[in-house]
Amino acid sequence: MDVNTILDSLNDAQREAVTQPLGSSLILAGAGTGKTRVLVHRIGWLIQVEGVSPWSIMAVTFTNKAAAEMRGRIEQMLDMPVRGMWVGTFHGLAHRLLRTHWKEADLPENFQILDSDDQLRIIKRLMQALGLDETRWPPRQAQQYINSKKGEGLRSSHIEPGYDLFEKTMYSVYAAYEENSRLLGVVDFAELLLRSHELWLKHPELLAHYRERFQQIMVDEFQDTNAVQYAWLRMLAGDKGNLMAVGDDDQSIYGWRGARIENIRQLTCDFASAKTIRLEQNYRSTSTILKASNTLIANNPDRLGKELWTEGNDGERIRVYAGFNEVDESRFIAARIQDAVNGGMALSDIAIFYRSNAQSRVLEESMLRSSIPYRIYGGQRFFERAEIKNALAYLRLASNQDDNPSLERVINVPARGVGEKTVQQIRDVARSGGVSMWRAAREMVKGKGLTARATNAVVSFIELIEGLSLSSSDLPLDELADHAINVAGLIEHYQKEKGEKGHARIENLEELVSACKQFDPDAVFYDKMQQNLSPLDAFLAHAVLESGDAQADQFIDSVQMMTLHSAKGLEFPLVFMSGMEDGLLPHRMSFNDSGKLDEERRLCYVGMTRAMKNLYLTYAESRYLHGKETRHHSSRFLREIPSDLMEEVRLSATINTEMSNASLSLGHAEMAEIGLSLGQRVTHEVFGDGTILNFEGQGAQARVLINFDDEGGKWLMVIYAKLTPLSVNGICC
DNA sequence: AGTCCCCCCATTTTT
DNA sequence: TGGGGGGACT
Repeated sequence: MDVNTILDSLNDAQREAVTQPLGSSLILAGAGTGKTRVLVHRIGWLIQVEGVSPWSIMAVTFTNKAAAEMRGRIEQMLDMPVRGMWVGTFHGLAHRLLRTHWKEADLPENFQILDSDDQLRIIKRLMQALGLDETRWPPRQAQQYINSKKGEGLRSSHIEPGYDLFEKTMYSVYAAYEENSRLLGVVDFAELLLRSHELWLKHPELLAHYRERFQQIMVDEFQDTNAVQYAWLRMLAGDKGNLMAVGDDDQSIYGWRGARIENIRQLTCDFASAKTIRLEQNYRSTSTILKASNTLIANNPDRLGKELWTEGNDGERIRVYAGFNEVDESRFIAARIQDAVNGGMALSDIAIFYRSNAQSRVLEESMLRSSIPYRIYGGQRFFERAEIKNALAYLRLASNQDDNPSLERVINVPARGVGEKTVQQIRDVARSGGVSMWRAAREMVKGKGLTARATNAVVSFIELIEGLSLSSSDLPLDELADHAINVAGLIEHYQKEKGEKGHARIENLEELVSACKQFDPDAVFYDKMQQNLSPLDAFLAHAVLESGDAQADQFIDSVQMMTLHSAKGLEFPLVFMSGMEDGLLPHRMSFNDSGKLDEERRLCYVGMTRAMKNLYLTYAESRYLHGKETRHHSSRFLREIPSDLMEEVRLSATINTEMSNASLSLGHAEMAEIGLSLGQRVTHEVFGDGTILNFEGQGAQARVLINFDDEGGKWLMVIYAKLTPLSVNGICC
């Protein structure tokens, strides 16, 4: 491949980023400006022109999806597989380091990785053991505390709790948790990063080795890095290393989970020679959408500054719709989707965004009612399903019997007569002896601590696990999984479950076996450094680190529904942002903190910049929230968008609660003629009382949408419906 | 051991 | 309004 192939398709700024001399750089890449392309082409440039070996390149991302995409595009461009290059997530690469240097990292060779669910279970148990009241000290809070401390690079030994009761309590949980993790030989997600950072800190010779090797480091979504991730990168790059950080401060929406937008500025201090290059030419959206987004985000303070532009045309104005309530809003969206489909658009080109998951239900109902296929992002993932986690727990125990969370999960699944009382006894013995539950159980069945019945049950479990452990060394992975599922009795267990559910679970278990069959450890670890890791351990790590796709009928053409957070990185020709209300976006939890409000604004910006051609911003004047009718104002962000870029699609009913009998504002002559108005209460002979939500057509064709209290929404022809207006008072309650 | 009921809670999520 | 979790009851 020649140089022209690398450079031809690039604009000036992209080309500058790709061809810059070796050194560090900060690429401020706005939404839709081709940042992945720059990363990929830069790697091509390094290899083809600078003569850099793929061996000395590392590319880091946050998600497995991004890593896979990057690897795929690199291989496509170079037209060859790139073994030796490290392309992966922060967690994946850290994991790889720890597997290679488990001894130096002070970990057991077959350490297991905890997912957040396992972690929470452990924390719960520990807090019970510490005698902490769960209602006063929610385990989730402790989990968050621990993870955020680890994300800041802090061990419990670094923390000086002081006299604050909260700090003191959390500190004690953290300390107990660290001790427990060490005892069990388990490592959580945050630990992977912190531990591998410490590995380099404590072993300068290893650091020197990796510095020597990884001369070229590329990072994607740099604005999402937390303190440890940044320290890790900085340490690896050293003073001489070459770090290319690609990010966008305006798309930093993960501050709440430890991402430090400040790292971007820090980078320009720490790497003084780093050149900053801005990618501002957008290839995605219309000029109208970009102008609106630019104006909105300009309200944020302390930006590094960036303005998106396009060579494309203005396109259509952004449409704003004020729904009477959330049902009206969702019907409006469904109707516009139907229009778009009638106009020939594919459903998969359409997306609906919302701030919080709870908003999806009403939208779903409208899609169902209109028979519009949809897909919701972020459902349960394959490796997180209960039956899969149970099967994996058996496999994990086959590898490491000290894995308490796995033992707790399946010691009585399927039921084999080990009740909660017995489990609690095992827990107590384990805790007082400072050993794992497995060891405690083994001791206990030898002594007389348990009833005969319990002893038998526990013994059969122990024998089961020991048998699996033996098989694990001679059976191939898929046969081992199949064997484990059968011997453990999981198939019979789920056969008993009535209905479709048990059947689906068994199918999933079968899918697990075939996943084992297809699993190639080399695909996880691209070079052969990991030979000490058994296929089983490699698979178990793979299952935790890459928990798989949320189930998806990805092949069915469907509307894409997702939260604003999960929309980042995607693009759609037609986008609806629903719930544009003060209280939802910005979320009310952010009201009293300007930093959080800025992040909400960035969230809004991220959503808007997903739209390629058409963007609808919709809100509801009234919506049910937590079982109560809530009135919101339209989002303040709507007012930050220049009004000439927007058009209101239909006038909304403004309900004036103070003037109960005043007519509601209409804006439609036809309606006024008939004497009806939006939001008005009416009575129908057959359907009873209801509220007018919408109307269309005129004269003899005029129809109104009425939400009847008992019958739900119906479109009725005005001339036949014989509607009797009621007092407006009814609405205000 | 499994089911039912009541109470509490309610932003965003990847690894 | 609805889901999840914990406790109590069968």
